Amino acid sequence: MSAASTPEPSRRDELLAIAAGLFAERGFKNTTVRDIADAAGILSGSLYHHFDSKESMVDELLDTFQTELWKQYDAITASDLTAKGKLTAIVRASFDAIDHHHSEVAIFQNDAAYLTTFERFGYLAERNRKFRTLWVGLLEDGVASGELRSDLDVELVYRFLRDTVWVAVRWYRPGGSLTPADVADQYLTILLEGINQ
Amino acid sequence: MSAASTPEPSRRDELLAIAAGLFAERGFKNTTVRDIADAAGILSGSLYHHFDSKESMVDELLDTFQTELWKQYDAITASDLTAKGKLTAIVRASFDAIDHHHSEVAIFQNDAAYLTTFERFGYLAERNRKFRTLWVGLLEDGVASGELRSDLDVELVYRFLRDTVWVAVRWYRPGGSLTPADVADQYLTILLEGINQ
DNA sequence: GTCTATAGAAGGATAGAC
DNA sequence: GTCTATCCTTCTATAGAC
Repeated sequence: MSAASTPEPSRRDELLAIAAGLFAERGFKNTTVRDIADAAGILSGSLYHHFDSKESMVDELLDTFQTELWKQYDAITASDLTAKGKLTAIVRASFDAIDHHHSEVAIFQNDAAYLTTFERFGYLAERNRKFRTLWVGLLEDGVASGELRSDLDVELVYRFLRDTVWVAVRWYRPGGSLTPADVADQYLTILLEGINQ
Repeated sequence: MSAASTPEPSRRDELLAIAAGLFAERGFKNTTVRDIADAAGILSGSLYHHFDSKESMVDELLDTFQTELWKQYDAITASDLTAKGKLTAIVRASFDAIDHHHSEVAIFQNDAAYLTTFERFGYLAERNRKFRTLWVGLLEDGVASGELRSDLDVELVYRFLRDTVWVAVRWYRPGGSLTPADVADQYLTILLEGINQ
């Protein structure tokens, strides 16, 4: 029986975490089932006792992560913050995700475009649409309320913001000197105020 | 004999362009030599009359592109613009590259991390270091001269800037309604002035 | 410059023993 | 839950004819 504070991860969870790290580091296609098995100290065939396929591993990783992330986004959306307040909160939540679910975010950043070409991963495209609707809506609300400047192309600002946040997974390392809050604050300062003196 | 205005591309160049498009679209690892041959209307074995290997194709693409890009960067560096002026010029040159060498930039964005693990592509890491030195130097000069604000982490601004520019290759489509100059101007406005009202 | 034919390696996945 | 053993597919690359 496992301690209440840190429930013992199942073997399945351990294997999934190992796969996540490798997928994030080398990419989905560049990681073989033999790589995963080696890292886990077992043989590749044994993986299939736990998972149907390599695809189902990455599927489970991305789906679980995205479901959790959207719980946070939905809570922020439903809050009574202003548009700018919500934008800020979502940026912070996203950097937290980069910190706490680094592998999943990296996989999403690097391999989503490829995975989306399979029907199985159709939910990724759907979530992207939802994400765009959320961001663009908040940006438009911010412009309408006078919080944000009105002379910029909202669609372009959206892409700028989205990419800027998620691409940070490429250099951010959990456990380093910068906390996700540090990074989020500096990014928000640049985004909101610019780097001009 | 070819017309002087548009020199006829060699068969080799045609094949390289086809490979570039596929690498950019699906990723290097997800593109097979059969895919390239199919797209060119020949059989995969025939590719090896023109190229040593699949790796040498992507190598030639990236090396040629980077050499050309750095000619522009070096010219900007050597100019008598202010630090901020140089930063602006480099951002514009980079968006031009996204426009004119879309495939190469996409390959670099998506596959460089993987390719760098081979000695053959060591020059990619070297160019990255050179790029960092250039950007960080300009940002520091801008702060020193009072053109740029001094309360931000220069290293972090550098990463922000670098990623923001290059990741645009994911959504920017050459020939669309936005010119590279349009995008560069809006990005520079956000970066320099922010989106606050 | 391309085709036929195929070698040789590496990959995902399975069946059944332990 | 893991191992042994192996199948089948896919992939890069080669040799020689046309």
